[in-house]
Amino acid sequence: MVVTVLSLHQLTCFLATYEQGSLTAAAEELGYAQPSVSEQIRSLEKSLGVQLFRRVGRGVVPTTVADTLRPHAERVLAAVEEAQQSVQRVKSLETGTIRFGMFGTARLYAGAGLVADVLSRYPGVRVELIGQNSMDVQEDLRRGRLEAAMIAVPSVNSEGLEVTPIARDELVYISRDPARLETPVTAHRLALASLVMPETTWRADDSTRKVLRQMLHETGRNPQTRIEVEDVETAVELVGMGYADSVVPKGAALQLLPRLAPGAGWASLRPRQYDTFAIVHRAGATLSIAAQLMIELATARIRAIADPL
Amino acid sequence: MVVTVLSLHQLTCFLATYEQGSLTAAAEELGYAQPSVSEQIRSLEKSLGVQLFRRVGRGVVPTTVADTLRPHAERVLAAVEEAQQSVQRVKSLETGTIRFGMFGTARLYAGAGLVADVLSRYPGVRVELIGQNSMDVQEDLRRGRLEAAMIAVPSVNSEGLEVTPIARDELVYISRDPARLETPVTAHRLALASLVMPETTWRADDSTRKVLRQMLHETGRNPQTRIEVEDVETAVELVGMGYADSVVPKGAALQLLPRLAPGAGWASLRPRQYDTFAIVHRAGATLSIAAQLMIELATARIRAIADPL
DNA sequence: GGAAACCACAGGCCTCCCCTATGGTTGTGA
DNA sequence: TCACAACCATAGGGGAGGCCTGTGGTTTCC
Repeated sequence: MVVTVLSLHQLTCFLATYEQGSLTAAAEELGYAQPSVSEQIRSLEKSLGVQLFRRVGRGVVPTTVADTLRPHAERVLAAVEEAQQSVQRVKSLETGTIRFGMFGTARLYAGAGLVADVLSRYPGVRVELIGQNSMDVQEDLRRGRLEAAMIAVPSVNSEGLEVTPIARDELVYISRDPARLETPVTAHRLALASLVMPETTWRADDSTRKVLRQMLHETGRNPQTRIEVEDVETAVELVGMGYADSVVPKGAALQLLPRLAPGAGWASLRPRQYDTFAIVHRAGATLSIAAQLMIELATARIRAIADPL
Repeated sequence: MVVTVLSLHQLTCFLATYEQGSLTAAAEELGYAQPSVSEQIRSLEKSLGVQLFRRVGRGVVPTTVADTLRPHAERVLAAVEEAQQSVQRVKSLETGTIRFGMFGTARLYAGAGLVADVLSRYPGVRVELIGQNSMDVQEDLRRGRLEAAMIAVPSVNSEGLEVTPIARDELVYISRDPARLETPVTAHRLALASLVMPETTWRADDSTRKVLRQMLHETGRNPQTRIEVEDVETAVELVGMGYADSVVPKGAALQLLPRLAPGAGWASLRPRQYDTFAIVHRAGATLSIAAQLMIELATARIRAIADPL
């Protein structure tokens, strides 16, 4: 990398001197003493190896080299000013990118509204909602690629992360057969059911599955899935077509059943089970204004749908 | 003027860190110790009021603010680089402006050749030959608008200026009447002559006139002019038309007579009189390379025409 | 000729820069 | 699981540079 031999300070003094035609006037404009500006100009001349001003009795006169340097100096200072302003604009959320982590299901029924909330307040920003699954969101948080996220709690390995639960969402059994929905679904019935479950790739870490495994494990049974798919919409559609039943967060059920499985309904589990949503970020991190905003808005959105904690 | 809160050093460290993804690697690239870069980044973050990097266990990860800042930082450093290079190009005479003072008559028969000399060696430069008359060239020198000049000596008020005579040019009497050219022209004959003289505006300071006044003063006479014009060419043309005679530097006579006054000729004065050409610049000034070049070339040109000193 | 304006220089204080040394944390591999 | 390696933060010190006040020299103007 090229070594920088001049400083912004020197350029500032140079421009002020050029415009004022006097070191004293330049110093006054900049709020310095005259020898300070004099020294800056001298050091600039020395480092460039050229004379920039001819010292005449009254004031100083720029040389042709100074004429050449001037527009470049102005460009440099303008670029610096531009850089500072761009950062300040990002800081005040006039512009810039807001990145927030959110796992699949939550994004499903809060994502669009959340983005709308942000954009209605700060029309200039870019918004990125990152993450298909709780696990890779956690990974992004740990790696520093994400500052904060909303995540499903049972699957959180909280090591090094600060987790703040904000709401819980009941897990409900969905089916097209009304008979299976008349009473709450026990672990026994669940173990016998023919299930379609989403999040195949993350089956080991998916929080809903973890809850179910725990529930069945207490009765000595193993969970069964007849069909494995990736996204909740497909699972719900299959329920609507009668190929299997499923267990999904109640918020997802309420939103998706009318649209994708009009003939199906839902019932609670017995005992009731919950996914817990939490805000997660690196332990000890000081959150940016943007992250605080996203946390506030996402919390409000989720609490409007799920049960606040 | 807006106060600059950031430094080029900080931006350099920022960019290196951004690209390397590591403070240690950035320090190595820049040739600093790791804490130095760490401090620069921290101070930059503090002065901007934003976090630029998230410190994760291994390395650092840029925030979205850093993403925003990066292109601006690159632009600033590129502009600095550009500024430095432009100055160096001027310094090496690849480009830039060379300004040199030269009074009317000398420029008349050395100007074009001098410009050609410069451009053949340094095709990229701009050349400015400044000055109609010795007096305003001196004024420009004193005011610092000119670094150096070639000037006619008798009219030099050398106060504060350093004068180096390099050649002298005889003043000759020109006329269309061959009879007046048979013998050298004495002060007596000069006093009686009907003269056309150039440099009307500068009549009090024109060096040729000063020489003539001195010559006539010694014989108790005053110079007479029948016609006053501004430029030598007009004077010579009038001589060619027979309206008057004139006194001009021999170099000018040799160049202009064939073209503007084919029927006219010249004769020496008695005693012979001379304009002396000298290089002039501010006393104690250190001359730039460009000025040294111009002095060298102008001296060579003038000495080829006038008598070297 | 004197006053005013302006730049250069000197000396001192203080900040900032950069270093080395060291400790804490994270990630990795045996 | 434990030790090692990588990396960043902190502390303390030396040196350079920035900015100040005070002063002298030169030019300009009245």
